[in-house]
Amino acid sequence: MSNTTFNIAAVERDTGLSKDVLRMWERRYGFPVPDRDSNGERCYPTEQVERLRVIKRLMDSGHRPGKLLAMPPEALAELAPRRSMPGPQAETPSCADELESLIGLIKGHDGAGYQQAMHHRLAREGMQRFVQYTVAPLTHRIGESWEEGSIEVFEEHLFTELTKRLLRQSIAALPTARGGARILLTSVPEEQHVLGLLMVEALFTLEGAECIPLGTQMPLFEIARAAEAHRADIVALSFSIAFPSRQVPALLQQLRQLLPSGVALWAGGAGVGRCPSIDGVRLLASLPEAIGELNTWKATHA
Amino acid sequence: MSNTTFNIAAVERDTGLSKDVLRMWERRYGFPVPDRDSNGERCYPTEQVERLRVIKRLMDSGHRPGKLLAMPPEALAELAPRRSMPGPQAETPSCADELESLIGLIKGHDGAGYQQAMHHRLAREGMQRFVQYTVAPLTHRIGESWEEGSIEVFEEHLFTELTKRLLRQSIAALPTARGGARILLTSVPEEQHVLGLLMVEALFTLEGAECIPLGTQMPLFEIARAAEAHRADIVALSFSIAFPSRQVPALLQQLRQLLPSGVALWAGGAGVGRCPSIDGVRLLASLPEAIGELNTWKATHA
DNA sequence: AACCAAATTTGTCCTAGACAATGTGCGCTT
DNA sequence: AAGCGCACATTGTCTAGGACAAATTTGGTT
Repeated sequence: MSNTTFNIAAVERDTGLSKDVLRMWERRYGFPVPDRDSNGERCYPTEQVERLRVIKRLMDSGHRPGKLLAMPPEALAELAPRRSMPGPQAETPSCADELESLIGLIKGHDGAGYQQAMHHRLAREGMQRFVQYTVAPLTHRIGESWEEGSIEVFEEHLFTELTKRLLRQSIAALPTARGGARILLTSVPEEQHVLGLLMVEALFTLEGAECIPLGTQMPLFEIARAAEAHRADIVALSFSIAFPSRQVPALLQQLRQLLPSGVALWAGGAGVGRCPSIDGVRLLASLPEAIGELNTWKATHA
Repeated sequence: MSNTTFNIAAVERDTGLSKDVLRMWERRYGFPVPDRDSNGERCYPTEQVERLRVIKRLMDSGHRPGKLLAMPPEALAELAPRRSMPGPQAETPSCADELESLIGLIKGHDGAGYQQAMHHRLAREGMQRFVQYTVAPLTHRIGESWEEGSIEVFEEHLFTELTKRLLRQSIAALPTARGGARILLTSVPEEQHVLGLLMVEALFTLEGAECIPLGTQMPLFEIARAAEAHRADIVALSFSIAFPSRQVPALLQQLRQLLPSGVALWAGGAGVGRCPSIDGVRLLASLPEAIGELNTWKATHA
């Protein structure tokens, strides 16, 4: 009993592997090979779904599918905790040990402790430094931990949820200026990471801009209509490192054409790192650069 | 120039219509019929994507695809604003006019005004009544407006974003009890609506429970692991009205089997309205019912 | 008017082939 | 030995059309 099986849609949902990929792997590599129901449709047993999840995770850490799918299940487990190299960490202005202790709170599932520690840091550093020297490096480290496989999905969710709260709360506490640049903040469909948007929103608001936060995943058409309705001066998009980078240029180009030419289009986040420059689109590789760009804008529109 | 076209993946992203559906419609109804690139792949021109968006929207309001796809584009426009019936609105304890004025602020793109008005109401009504008599009916009305077609996507996004902020902010201000029920709050993959979760989180926290908010879209396995790691007493899931209701029973059954039997599983939201009852799963149709269930739990575990 | 059965509508799944984009590795040149 | 380019291997996504079950509408009967 309790012999649950998953249909192909459920497996797609739970693993993030598309139906096409699941069928292709079955054809090419001989795994997964699900049972079939009376109607000939695939019924994946729990073990196979679990193994697929491990494989997906290792792929996200850079392993090739071909190798992973040829491996016996036991060998996968050994690969799992690809240990963290010391690596370059001098770039994070906040002491790395302090970041690690924050991450430790998350991994210890101590949400209350994490919130308290973050509030403390915010009070100590002030908003701008807090965002740049605590939240941004911390988010980066969480991403690394994810790649290393040293953090669970639900731990990452807890981190994201609590950090979102903190940032939104802090933004709400800021005085809202009128008359500054009107900046529409959002992301394209498929891009659901919101932390980057909240970070720039905090910094832009500090600089006296009027931010219009529309959350994530706006269809391109809607972004254009929203820009018009809100009389935005600037549309700022965020792309996380997880976003398929080859799609970025096409998306930006399309949106640029949908937007009135008087509206500036800025794109930032780790996802635009290796993106060719596009006419009429400002690519912002870092938070300081974003602040700089806003100041340039203010100077030209004074 | 500016002759943008969308490949099938981009159309799926922007319209929410699956690739399978797009191809099937082309075969069956003769629309959309995209151009083809040199590789034989579909290139949808902007007009067709726009028409598809209108169609999708009308479908969400209850129209049948077959009729819509047979219609000329002009006829679609006439259908668009299916006017709001007076209907049953006595159930909303807050005066309907007041709700409409809040919605008016959103439709007027006055984010600041909306936030101010909501803060005012929160202060006047207190948290519990605010959630039950303002936020819940307001969310419901926004959903209706969406169906009527009287609200834009980006307006709905603005509403959601600002309301999320307000709720999170208010929850953070509540005293966090220790020793109450430990309730893990999340939603399944594909379900990204978070307002319902925030509403119950507010109410549960008021009742002295310790909530663990994990955001939305947790794979079922991860929910089970998170429940264990956080030693949760209760896992509470939210299903919005937009969630495909036929999938709900299977999902709940699967999750029930993955969870330890000592952990209670509650599911709420408009999405569980017409769901058959499942062994070991409590279906909560309304916010008051959720509070009642929590009190029952407290009584049995005292 | 209410109810059940038949017919239609509609989405999702199936197989299997093709190709482009990306990554890998080899050999050549400097 | 290091850098560059080309060929090859890998991998995901697209294509086509067929099949079927679930949901909904239609029509007939009580």
